[in-house]
Amino acid sequence: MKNYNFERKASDLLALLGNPFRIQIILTIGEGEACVCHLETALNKRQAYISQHLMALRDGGILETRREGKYIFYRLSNPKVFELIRAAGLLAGVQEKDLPMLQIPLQVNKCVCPYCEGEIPMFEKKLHSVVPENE
Amino acid sequence: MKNYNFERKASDLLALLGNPFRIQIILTIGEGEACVCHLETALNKRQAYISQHLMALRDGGILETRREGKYIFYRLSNPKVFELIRAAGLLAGVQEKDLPMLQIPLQVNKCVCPYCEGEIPMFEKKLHSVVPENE
DNA sequence: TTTTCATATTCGTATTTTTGAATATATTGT
DNA sequence: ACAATATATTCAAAAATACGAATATGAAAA
Repeated sequence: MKNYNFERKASDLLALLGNPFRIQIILTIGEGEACVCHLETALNKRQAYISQHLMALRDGGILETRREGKYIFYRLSNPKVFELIRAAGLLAGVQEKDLPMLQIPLQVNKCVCPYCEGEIPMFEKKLHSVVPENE
Repeated sequence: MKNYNFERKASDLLALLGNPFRIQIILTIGEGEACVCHLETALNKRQAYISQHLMALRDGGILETRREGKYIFYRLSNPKVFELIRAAGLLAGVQEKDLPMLQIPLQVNKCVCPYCEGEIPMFEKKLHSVVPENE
């Protein structure tokens, strides 16, 4: 990995992000953090499936984790990945107004994670305060 | 395609760029243009292989073409894809100084295309004059 | 320490992507 | 019209990826 050439490094990163579900995960986490079970209810997919993608994203350096008791919270390791995704959307013809914005994870109905249960105040979820720049 | 959601549009674009050889092609074309046979000699791959990737990139809106006699010249449809690739490199841990720069295609030894033969002056190849911005 | 809950891992298969080989098409020059 | 050259397309095998099912691990609570 260390001595991969530029094309390889860049394309690995791009390929990692080149999956709609992984993008969904990233958009859901946004500038906050989320545990697996939160994503499970928010995205309505099986736990194992989510874990697999989270692992891939973490191995690729896109996500970082924090353990708190039995929960493991995932967050973006660098808010620039968000800008990269937005830039890709623009290149793909998405209108400026239809681009996603960085936001904290939304409370989800059936979710019982500490955030959705209100055990951690919402504002503490906001880890990145970067607002994607407009041209 | 028209009614794909954001994740799908963005991830399709990212996946398209998520291939080291396609990145190589894009870096080689740079801010100029190149025919298939130029890429063939420059990248030392079979013509069919190159054509396939070029088609994929054109279908994905990354490249545009211009026909001149029996030659077909490919160019970036938007220099921002170059910035996207650079941004991906940065996120992948590439040092700023090791990032590729937009440049016109280099003359290649065994290549017999109009550019390499000097039939079209080099400076005419420079289609995009955008210099990737530094922070 | 046993149970429970959150998350990780392993495994198998369906699907997609990659890539080479062969072949087709289009343009130019003779 | 024919040959030569540049590029596109089709086909198939190999490789990689996606994704579900089952199972394992690890922390907390009883």
